[in-house]
Amino acid sequence: MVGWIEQFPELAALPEEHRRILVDHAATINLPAGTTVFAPGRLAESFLLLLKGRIRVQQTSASGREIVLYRVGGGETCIMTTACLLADELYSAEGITETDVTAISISKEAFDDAIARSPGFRRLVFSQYSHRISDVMHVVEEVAFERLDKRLAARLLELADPAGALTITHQELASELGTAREVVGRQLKELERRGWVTLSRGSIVLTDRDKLDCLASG
Amino acid sequence: MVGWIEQFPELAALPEEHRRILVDHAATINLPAGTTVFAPGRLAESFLLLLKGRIRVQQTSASGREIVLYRVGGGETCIMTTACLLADELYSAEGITETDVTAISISKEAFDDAIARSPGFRRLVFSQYSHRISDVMHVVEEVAFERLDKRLAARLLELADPAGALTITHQELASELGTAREVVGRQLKELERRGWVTLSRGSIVLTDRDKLDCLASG
DNA sequence: AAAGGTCTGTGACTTAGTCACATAACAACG
DNA sequence: CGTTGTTATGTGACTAAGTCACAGACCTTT
Repeated sequence: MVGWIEQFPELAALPEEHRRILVDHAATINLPAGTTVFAPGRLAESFLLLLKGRIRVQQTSASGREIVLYRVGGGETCIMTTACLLADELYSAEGITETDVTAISISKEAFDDAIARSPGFRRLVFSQYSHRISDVMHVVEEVAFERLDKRLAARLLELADPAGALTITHQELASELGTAREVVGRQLKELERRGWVTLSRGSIVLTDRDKLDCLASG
Repeated sequence: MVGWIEQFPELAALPEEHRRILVDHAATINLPAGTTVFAPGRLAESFLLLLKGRIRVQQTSASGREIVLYRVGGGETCIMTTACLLADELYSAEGITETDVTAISISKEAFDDAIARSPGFRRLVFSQYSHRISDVMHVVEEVAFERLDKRLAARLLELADPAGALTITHQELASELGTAREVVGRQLKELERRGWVTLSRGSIVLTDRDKLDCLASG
């Protein structure tokens, strides 16, 4: 647990004095996959620095449809908890661990102290905030203006492993994109018809990534 | 110009010492309606506190369609410039003054200093950040999950003056909602057919706000 | 009164989302 | 090994929304 700070280049570069504020008040926590990190109506109680694993931040509609807003990975901070922390606000989004997660938890007080004293830490936090707003704005752009086949192709490429395979259901893909399962099914059928993917129950293999890439960026 | 700080309850409540940091580095600026406050590719150079007027923050697609993300009004801060300021990041969104605007501009250095020294100022800034993320997430929710007639009704109520009138074109309404002019036109026709609005060139009068409200919140 | 701009209307068409099912693949059990 | 239940996927008919190519209508200016 010593040395976790090295995983955050911006933090590692801080002077010893400021690093100490963080290190002295840090607690390592482990969360199994599927844990709800934050949800509407729940107030956050600490600042989270992700060491390992991935958190998915998504929004759920009244009718039960979902859409993924962004993901937080290792070396990043979960700014939604930060936001709740600092503004005592509630959010409509929820955060769920997609994998087992190891994170550093820093108390509200130590966080506030670090913000006050360390310009470098401020930069880190604001930069992460900016990135997230940027991410969410990008989602708006996609949902409002992009065609579904393009968005689907992009998401498939994003989620596929190096071999081009992904283990995912149509429903899960629909939740990624904020659409309905049937729609994803039909789009996938069309991609299969063109020979760009191979479909089977619970998994998809990308067989022509160039073509998909072309669709995704065209 | 003395006493502008009174317009921001959170700032007015700060101890004299912290208020001085802001006041001593504040400059009043005036922007005519239609000014681009920030845009893709432009770096912000100062922190903005809006005294009077309104800024519209919107996103434009490659094909030229637009969608309004949120508005900044008097007593609020323009956090997009803040974000650019602190993270040296660029955004795809743009901010345009909808009315003549009077704002307080605070230099990057003074802003950073105030963040460092004043817990109250930190709270204000983070709270505004949180609100904006929340706003943008709400737009995602609307665009992805809500029906257009409902969104249109809500927007009409939002933009109408106390008498229920609004001066706006179909194209402008389409840009509010991120859709196409023809679509808005047809939706408005349907509302007119039901007797809930009266249409004329360049303006709309709401004739049954209860019904519209019912549609908007149903 | 003519000209030119802006705003609005329309029909035919494509794309996306909804609903109510049917079918298929898998897993677990006796 | 079949039976049963669960999860995943497929389908057709329908509604909602977006696109495209225009045609008018309204307003201002000269």
